[in-house]
Amino acid sequence: MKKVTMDDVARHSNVSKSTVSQYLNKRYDYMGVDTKRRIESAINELGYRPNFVARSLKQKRTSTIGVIIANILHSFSTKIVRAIEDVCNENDFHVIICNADDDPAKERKYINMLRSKQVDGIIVFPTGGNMELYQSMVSEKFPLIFVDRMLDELTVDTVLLDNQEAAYIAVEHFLNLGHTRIGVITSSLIHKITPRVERIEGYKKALSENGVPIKDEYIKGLKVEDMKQGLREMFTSDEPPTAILACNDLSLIEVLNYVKENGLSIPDELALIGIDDDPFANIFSPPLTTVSQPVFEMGKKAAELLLEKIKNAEREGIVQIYRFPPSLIVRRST
Amino acid sequence: MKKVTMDDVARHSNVSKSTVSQYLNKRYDYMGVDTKRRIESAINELGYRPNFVARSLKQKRTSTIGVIIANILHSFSTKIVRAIEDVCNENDFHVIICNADDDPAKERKYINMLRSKQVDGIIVFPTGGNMELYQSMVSEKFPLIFVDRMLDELTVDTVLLDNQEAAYIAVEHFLNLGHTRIGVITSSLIHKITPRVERIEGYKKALSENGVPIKDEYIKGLKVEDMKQGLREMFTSDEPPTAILACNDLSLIEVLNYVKENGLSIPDELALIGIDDDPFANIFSPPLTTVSQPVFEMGKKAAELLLEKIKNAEREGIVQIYRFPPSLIVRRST
DNA sequence: CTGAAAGCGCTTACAG
DNA sequence: CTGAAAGCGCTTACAG
Repeated sequence: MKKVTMDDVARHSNVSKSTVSQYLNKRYDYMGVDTKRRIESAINELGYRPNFVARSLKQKRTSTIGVIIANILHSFSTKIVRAIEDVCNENDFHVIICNADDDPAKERKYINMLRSKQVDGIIVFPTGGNMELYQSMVSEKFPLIFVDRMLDELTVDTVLLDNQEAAYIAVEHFLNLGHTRIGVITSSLIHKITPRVERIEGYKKALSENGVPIKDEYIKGLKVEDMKQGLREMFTSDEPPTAILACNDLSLIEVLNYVKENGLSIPDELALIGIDDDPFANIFSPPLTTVSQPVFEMGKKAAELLLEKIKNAEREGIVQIYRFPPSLIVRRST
Repeated sequence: MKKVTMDDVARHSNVSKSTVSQYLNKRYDYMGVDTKRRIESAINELGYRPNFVARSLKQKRTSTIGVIIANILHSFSTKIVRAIEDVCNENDFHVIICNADDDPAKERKYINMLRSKQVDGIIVFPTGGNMELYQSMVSEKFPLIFVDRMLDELTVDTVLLDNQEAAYIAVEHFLNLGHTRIGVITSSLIHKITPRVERIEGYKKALSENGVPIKDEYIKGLKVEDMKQGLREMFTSDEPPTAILACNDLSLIEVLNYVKENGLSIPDELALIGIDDDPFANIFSPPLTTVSQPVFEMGKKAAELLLEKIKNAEREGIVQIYRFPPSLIVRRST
């Protein structure tokens, strides 16, 4: 099964490769009608399919982008990827997916491989562990967009949620309902992952603006395996919280497990809000009040920004942080 | 910012491009220690990164595969993708993701684009709507693997669940608990999507083998928007089912909604089993009995089969159907 | 309106 | 042990 190339098409239609190439690139300006027809039928007869690798080599672009996410098993990543893929498809771009699993070494390997493959740009949920590498891409003006996390020492266009606001509106809702003993739980804070840190900030801000004292016992930033214990501490204290904000899916599940195991009733004994509007929130009993992010819009924006950068590689854009507004979806857990 | 090429490295280290290439491909056999060192330091100094596009053109392989799934928002697809990506990463392959959304036109476009990009192989959840195209890939011996769905007119290696068994063990469990009025609901059957059809077959087989008559009123293959109505019909009949098997996530959610709206209690008034062990099944109240598939193993197998095929392009392998065993996870909804 | 030629950045027989 | 040369399949300025 010999591969058919442009040369075969040229021979078959008695023109030169140049002309075939013009045809393929729809530069018909000066092309004879007959030539056009001959090429067309040769292509069909031979079942010719252009080789994009050869074209890419010559044109120095691949119409392919890379996306490095934390983990595609997280519903947030999945939705972002889907939105990116849709935008890329409309623009005849392809997307290569990589799971860095929050591991800087894996992230570095992927970035290097993607660049070796000559992708035209990269969208990354940065681990934060490869500052020099990010920096070098910035200096080279390689098209790069960050999603979900901000690295403030770096000037990279970034798309993320207004995390502070997300926690703020949740806590405000609790306060309006009369709660003052409000707990918050999220994943480990030691790596200063943007959304976690900012959500805690928003939580504190809402409390202090409303004159409610901040108690450290109510604030838990823990690894998943320690959450159960953390919750126990919080709930067995003298003044257990009457409301709790779960800052992401993982901690929400831990809270729900704790609630079930200890037979607490929602919302009577404990009011609950989760950030990240997972599908199951709505079919849970009772349906859960959540703060949702406009995930598809965020993914779309990231893709559009990247494609824009790729088109205007040279243009000296102003680096921007794109904050998306969260929204409170009140259901029956508050 | 001029890109540094192999030529630059060669000049910088006073050797020819050939030698640099040998170095990069670790063919050190006859290479002088000093030469090696010079090349090495030139690469580091210049920050040289090989261009895989050029290499691919010459070598006629890209170390990239394409994966065409129905929709990455489905948790089954996501897990398969993740498993594939892991296997590929270990083998230094990249994966391009495409969502065909069960649309044969989209599928066709993607297959053609992927082949133009010279991917080394494709894994696809076939829509079933492009038989000639699949057939032509088979004839060309282009590495191809099907996942989740079987097209029996075609000889393509396929990885899928033993769907019949999945429904069978669920129904058997119901029967053992004394149920005889057992309903089943799944998505539309008109396109003869393998898992749907086979699960209904398994359902029927379990009933007839146990001497329970099959009633068409208990069998619903419907589009999502019609499911609510279908459930109403089933439950308002003279002899409403006391147990129901939801063949996929979508129908499970519809059943749960119906249950909630009509205040049915699970499992007392209705026993329920879902196929596809979605994470929420376990935190639902009550936790749901499900039939789970070994999704990661399936994705892993698909990737391994494809890579194997790519390595031994010429070997005339026997086409196989790989069936994976489901398992019943008994929780509290039965 | 169309073609000859150079070149994209590699790899790979082959020669020495 | 290393290099000169050809070639992978395209595109693109340029000539005519």
